[in-house]
Amino acid sequence: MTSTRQAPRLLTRSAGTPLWAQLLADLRERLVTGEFVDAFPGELALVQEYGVSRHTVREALRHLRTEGTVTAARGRKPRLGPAEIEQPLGALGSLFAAVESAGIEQRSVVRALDIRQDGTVATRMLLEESTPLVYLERVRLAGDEPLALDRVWLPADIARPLLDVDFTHTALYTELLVHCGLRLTGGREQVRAVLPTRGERALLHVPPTAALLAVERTGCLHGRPVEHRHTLVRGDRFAVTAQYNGREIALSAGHAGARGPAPERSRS
Amino acid sequence: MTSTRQAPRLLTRSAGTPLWAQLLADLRERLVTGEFVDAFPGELALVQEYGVSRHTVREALRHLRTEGTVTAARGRKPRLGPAEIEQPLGALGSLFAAVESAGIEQRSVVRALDIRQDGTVATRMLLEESTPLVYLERVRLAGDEPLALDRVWLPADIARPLLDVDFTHTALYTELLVHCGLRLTGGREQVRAVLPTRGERALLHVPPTAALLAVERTGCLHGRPVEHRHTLVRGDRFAVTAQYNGREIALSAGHAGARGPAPERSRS
DNA sequence: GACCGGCGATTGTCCGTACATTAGTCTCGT
DNA sequence: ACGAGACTAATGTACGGACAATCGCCGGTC
Repeated sequence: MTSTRQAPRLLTRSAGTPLWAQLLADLRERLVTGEFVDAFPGELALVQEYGVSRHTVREALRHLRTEGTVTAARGRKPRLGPAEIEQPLGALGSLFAAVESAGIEQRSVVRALDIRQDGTVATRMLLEESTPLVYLERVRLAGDEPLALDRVWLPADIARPLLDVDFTHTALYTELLVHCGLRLTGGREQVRAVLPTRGERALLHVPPTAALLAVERTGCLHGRPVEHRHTLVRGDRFAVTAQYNGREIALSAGHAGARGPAPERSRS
Repeated sequence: MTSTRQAPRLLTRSAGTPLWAQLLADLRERLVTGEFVDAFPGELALVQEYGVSRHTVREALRHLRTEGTVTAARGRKPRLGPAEIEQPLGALGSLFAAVESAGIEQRSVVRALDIRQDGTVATRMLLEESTPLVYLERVRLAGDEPLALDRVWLPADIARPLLDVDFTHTALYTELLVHCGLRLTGGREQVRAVLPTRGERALLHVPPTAALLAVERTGCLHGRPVEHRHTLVRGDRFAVTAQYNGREIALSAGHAGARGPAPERSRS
């Protein structure tokens, strides 16, 4: 008992479950305890601590690493959390990314940027009804055509710096990162079909016979909701697409068939 | 040159890329050639063929296995394709699954089941315009309420057995598996917002002020399109939801807010 | 012909070792 | 004080061996 701990932690060598699985389970337990919040042990440390070979340790760690629970790389100390924090896009983000990559200039008309209270929205973000919220309302233009009506609420205590930002040309997520140090880690999106109100029809320049896609999005930071968004997209020009191979799903968004809803619809 | 081939296939031992990556790339090439359609080599065979250790082979195979490209298990010979063929659900499948799991009885009214030609649909399935297609049109009911109008096209050469099936209570995928031995392995779904035509309004019992979700789906079997589906869902009662954590996306579908589109919409 | 057992093939698990590569740190010299 | 370089620590890559568990097949027996 010279240095660390060398009592082999509870690994039953002749149980039905493989050693690496027991090790993985034990690490999971210790993870939720918060034992590793500031330092995750390296492979060799685990080898000594559990008395198994590095191969076994790596087999267990492989799961945690592909999961994104811990991160490893040559030379670096192991850390918690995924290596590259990818901004979750969802249908909404990929829609604007698609417009961007098509070479179309994007612009926004800011219709409101202030602090409000909204019980309904606050409730959906699991906040007190009276919580002050930063409210941003924009009409997003692709080229000259209105593309979407975008409304965002964020808790004022973290998003207050955004009040001074000019949102006509920048994306919210960029500003959120720059001014508030926030980077969303997850979220939830719900897509519905709705009819525009008269005011929305005017804002989006849509004919009265058009349907809209209503995307309601809640962005989360480590599970805590920090953004609620309600976006109306011209459903006649854009669509949400999901592509899957039985194992993975990829969301994207882009032009809906430009030739109208669908040729075969006229038949019934 | 006694048995198999023992010329070490082109693995540059001092290239920048790891050995297992080269091996993986080479296997991928040989896979698309169709070389392994009826037999994928075992680990030891690859060890001999490429002249690397089993560890390296396993590292390369690990990717193909987690991908689902090949399947391995103790005792069994390695095979192509994923171990358990999961029926890809997408928004559509999960919608009906959600209704089912809510304990609501599902029923369908079959409006058409025959063989047709449709150039537009055939083109989208990458088939000849004149290809005969099995056509199935149903109104799907959840309880007593119409839920969706569902139109499916399948190539007649593989789907002809379906002409004798009674589709009022069974799911298409079940029958496709039972009668045709087909199980979809991937697909693509596109969701748009549309307005119903008068006929569709009557079929679905929707008020003239409602918008619909138009889901267009192409189901694939090993990359080849074998199903084209066009479904109109009452958008006032159901929505598509995507939940993601930056790494994985989960699609689901269910009731849209029953209290109307969204409370905050009335404000603008 | 049907059932049962043995046997080989194949992958899963586990151990050991060695060296390469990289990031961060620490020291040393200027 | 500051920069360059050496050093350490950590993972990545790659090799080797051994045994266990399982499936499928073949054959023998009843």
